[in-house]
Amino acid sequence: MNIRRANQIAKTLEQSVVAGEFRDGERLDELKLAEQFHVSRTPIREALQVLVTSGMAEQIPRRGVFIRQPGPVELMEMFETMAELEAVCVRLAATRMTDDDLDALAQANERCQQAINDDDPDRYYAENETFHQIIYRGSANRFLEKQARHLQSRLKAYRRIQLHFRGRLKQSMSEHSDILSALKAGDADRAAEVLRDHVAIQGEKFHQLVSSLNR
Amino acid sequence: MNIRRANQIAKTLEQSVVAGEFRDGERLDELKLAEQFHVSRTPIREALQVLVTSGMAEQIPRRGVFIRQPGPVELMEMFETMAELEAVCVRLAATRMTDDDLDALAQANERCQQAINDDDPDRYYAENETFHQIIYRGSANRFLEKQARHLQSRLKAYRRIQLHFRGRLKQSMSEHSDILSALKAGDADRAAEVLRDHVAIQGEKFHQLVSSLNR
DNA sequence: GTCAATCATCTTGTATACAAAAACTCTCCC
DNA sequence: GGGAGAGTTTTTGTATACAAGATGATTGAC
Repeated sequence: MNIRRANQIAKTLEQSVVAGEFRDGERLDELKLAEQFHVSRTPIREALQVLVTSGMAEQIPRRGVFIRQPGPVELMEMFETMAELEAVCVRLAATRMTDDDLDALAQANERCQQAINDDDPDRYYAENETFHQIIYRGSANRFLEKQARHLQSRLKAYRRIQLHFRGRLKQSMSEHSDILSALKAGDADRAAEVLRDHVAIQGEKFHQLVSSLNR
Repeated sequence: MNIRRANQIAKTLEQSVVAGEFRDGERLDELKLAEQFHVSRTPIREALQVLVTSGMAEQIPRRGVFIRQPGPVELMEMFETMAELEAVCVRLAATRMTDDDLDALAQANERCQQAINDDDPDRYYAENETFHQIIYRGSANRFLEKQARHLQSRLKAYRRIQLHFRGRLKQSMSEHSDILSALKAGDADRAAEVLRDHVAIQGEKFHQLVSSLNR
């Protein structure tokens, strides 16, 4: 329990940031965090370096480390990048996935549908993540897969927002099925196109929400 | 000069890693580095965290931080990812670039050609980087641009290897011109295809080299 | 001679100490 | 009352100290 405390702290902090527990621009007080985690400032500072390097916080010399939550513009950019990354993954996956992979994908899709039937949004989101991760894995490119997973987790909190739009879930499921059938047919281009739009629409829904809130 | 020494150290170390000054698996000795940089272990350890987080090194608890140079497989994966990322950038750029951007791109291409004429490979590589960066920028997606630049710099050392192949430089230039003309014509698909192959071939050349060395 | 166990040494991880810069406060002046 | 400035308090950045795990060496048993 007392090995590499700093790493655990970094993970915990990352989760807190992703979960939106900090406001944009909020300063991370080393002393407070040290007290909170019952450690000295040293492991806290190492954890903060991790946050800064992974882009979740900004460091201003002699001033401190500040949380950097992406604004609407950056979020749109991140969603667009995610959409393109996923499109790349699925295009590669179309020619590289094994039959077992395809089965696993179909099963994940089934579980998504069941979660909707049971009206269990949390489970839906978990299974939805799995569905996409199977596609990343299907690209047979570990590096690409890692990048995709990283961005996926970074956008996790914002992806839930599409929940607020009536009918989106049903449409999302239908897109999943389209992707699956395109993959089964070996139609890389169609799979890529559907998946790209499937992800990009989340960014657009988010945009709609933000601009409706601003009005 | 004595503000945030740790950051400077991190940058220096990153450059050394990218430049291939460390072997794969080499342990980064905190004491030696501390002595080398004339600081205590504290800023060194913060710098090491940065290396670990950005994936250039691996940390094994209670053992130390070890350089992780990508092997042939991972390098191929990185080149493939880079190729796809660039293809995405140029496809977006095809509809988003301004005329000024296109001019800048044409100029960068000119400078590449001149560097070849002058038989100045270093300058060629610098200008080549600029050429690609203008395309990243042209995607009008700062987040994507950042990702692309990051991967570009990570692959920097390995990209030079294509130099060893006779005629590659000339072909590379011709591909640049193709991309440029496709962009001018607004042909996103062709630009994307040419650029993808343009980058992917570097990975393949690297692969050829490695397997020829293994024989 | 080989292997294992114990002991010494080295290295990491964390805590604490201290210097310097930034932020804050209080006073003084207008 | 408002603002400038000196002094105080915080807070960051680095150095040092110390505890505990990992490594290596020496010794002893077989």
